[in-house]
Parts: sequence; C-alpha cells; structure tokens
Amino acid sequence: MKKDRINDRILQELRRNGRIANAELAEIVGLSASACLRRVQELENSGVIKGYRAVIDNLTLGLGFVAYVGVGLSEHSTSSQRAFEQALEFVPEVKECHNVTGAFEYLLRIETADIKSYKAFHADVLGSIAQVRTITSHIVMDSPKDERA
Amino acid sequence: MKKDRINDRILQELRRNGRIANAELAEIVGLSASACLRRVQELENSGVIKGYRAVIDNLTLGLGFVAYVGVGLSEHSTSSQRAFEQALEFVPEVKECHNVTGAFEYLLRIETADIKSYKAFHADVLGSIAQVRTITSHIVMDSPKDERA
DNA sequence: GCTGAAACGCATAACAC
DNA sequence: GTGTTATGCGTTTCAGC
Repeated sequence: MKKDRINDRILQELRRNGRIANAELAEIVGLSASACLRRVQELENSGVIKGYRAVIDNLTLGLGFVAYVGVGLSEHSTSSQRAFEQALEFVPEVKECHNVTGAFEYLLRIETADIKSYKAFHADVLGSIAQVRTITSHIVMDSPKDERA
Repeated sequence: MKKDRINDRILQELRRNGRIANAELAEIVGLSASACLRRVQELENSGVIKGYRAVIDNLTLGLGFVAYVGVGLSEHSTSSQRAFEQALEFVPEVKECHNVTGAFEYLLRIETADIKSYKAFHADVLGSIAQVRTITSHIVMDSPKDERA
C-alpha cells in the first residue's frame, strides 16, 4: 500500500465524513473522480478502510449511561483470560474490552440505559464471572472529546 | 422523533454499514426508496444520526500503540477542568477524553506510532499541562472486543 | 404517513495518455 | 499511475393516494 499525502488526505476526509460523495472527495484532494475512486477502492480492498459506520447518538436511543470499568482477574493464565473474554463476547452492554497493563487486567466500556441497569450488569454479569476479582467503575460524566464515536 | 421498529432497523443497519445504498436499505426495512430516504433524513436532521465515519485500520497507518491514561488534576474547579480539556482539544494523539468519577478525573485514549512517540507525548504534552497531578498509563495489549472502532 | 414515476446527478468502467 | 468520456444506476423530488 502506497502511503502518500493524497491517501492521507482521503483517509482524513473519510474519517470525518464517511458518506462524502466521491466527486466531492476528488475535488478536495485534487484528483479526478476516477483516480480518487480507484484509490479509495484500493484502500478498502487492502484493509486500511475496514468499513463505514453511522454515528448514532446514544442519548436518543436510551443509552445515556456510560462507564469505564477496570477488571482484575484472580488468575493471569491464558485460559483464565480467554474464559473472561468469552464471557463478555456477546454481552450487549460491553462495547469495548481491552487487555491492558497496570493495576488491573481489563478495561471495559459499558453502555446502559441508566444507573439501575448498570447495577444489574455489575451484579449479574461481572459478578457472576468466576475469574473476576476486582471491579473499579469510572462513570463517564462528560466526554469533551470523542473521535471514535 | 418517532421510535418504531422500522427506524430501529434503519439505525441498526446504518451502524453496521454506513455506506449502504438507500435502495438496498429500503428493501431491507421493507419500504420504498423515497420513504426510506425521508426517514433517514429525519434521523439525520433530528440528531439521532450524528454523522458517518470510515473505520480506518490503525495498524496499517503506523498507529499501533494504544493506551488508556487516567489523569488526576491538582484542582477540581471548573476553570481548571476547562483549561485541561482545552489543552487536549487539538492534540492528535488524544482520541478520547472522558470526565469520569473515581480515583482520577479524566480517562484518555491515546494512539501513537510506538512507545517512543508515546513517551514523547507523555512528557511533552501531559507533562507540560499545569493542572495535571497524576498520570496512570494502561497500555493496550489486545482488544478482544471493540465495537466502536 | 406511504408509493411510484420522472429528472437529475453520481458512481463506475473502458479508454487513451 | 493519471484524466476523459459514456452509460447505467441510485438518489431525490414531486404528484397522487
């Protein structure tokens, strides 16, 4: 994959507006429509562009409660980690699960309707996973910057 | 804003594929193209759909280093918080900034090329902000689940 | 609210440079 | 690699239900 300034501009623009018309994108980066389209397609086929998503406002969907949760496991073995990861795989409230360094093993992003449903998640989901030893909740009060939407 | 089953299907589909053709989307939800388009436009205008974004693979762009950083401030005043938030507003490495409850005030998501450039960010950016008192880095080793990417 | 048709604009591919 | 051109398809508007 070529990595020149034009492709950088294309990606920058598509990250900002994933639905921009190819014709408009071409004008911005200073190419003809066909040349621009070929670059975009190459970026898609090579996996640099993994897809496109609409950014939905969680508040209007009744998902106004967001928390980041640090989770410590009682064992640090591979099997223990895999069991923990699999337990969360299909839990809809868990939007992200990161295996991190530091005082705990996992950092989760949780989205629920309100604090009541978060409490239910906390007790029924996290509390029922055998590997979990510590849970530290950080409730999001505001997100002054969020470029991953 | 109306919240029926059809709009839910539309949002679900647009979250999965933000660049789906309106004609195809209409077929999926069982509407004519024009009716479907009007619903999508209403969702956009009412702010439920905040925008569209291309999902870029960071690894291929040389941004393989990701960390979550807890930041504690020396003062908890509004002006102190605002100064901190403004200091990060245009820092490209900072992809997210959340004001959270708990042992620290802010949780940041940082993306850099490698640990060397992270160290530079750590020292030159975070280290130079007067309000910052504590910094706790959690380097992401793996993300078994990431539905916001 | 919805459908269906008609006009318009854009995406796309073939071509030449 | 690039731009130009031509065609077909999707988007969008509007009348009618």
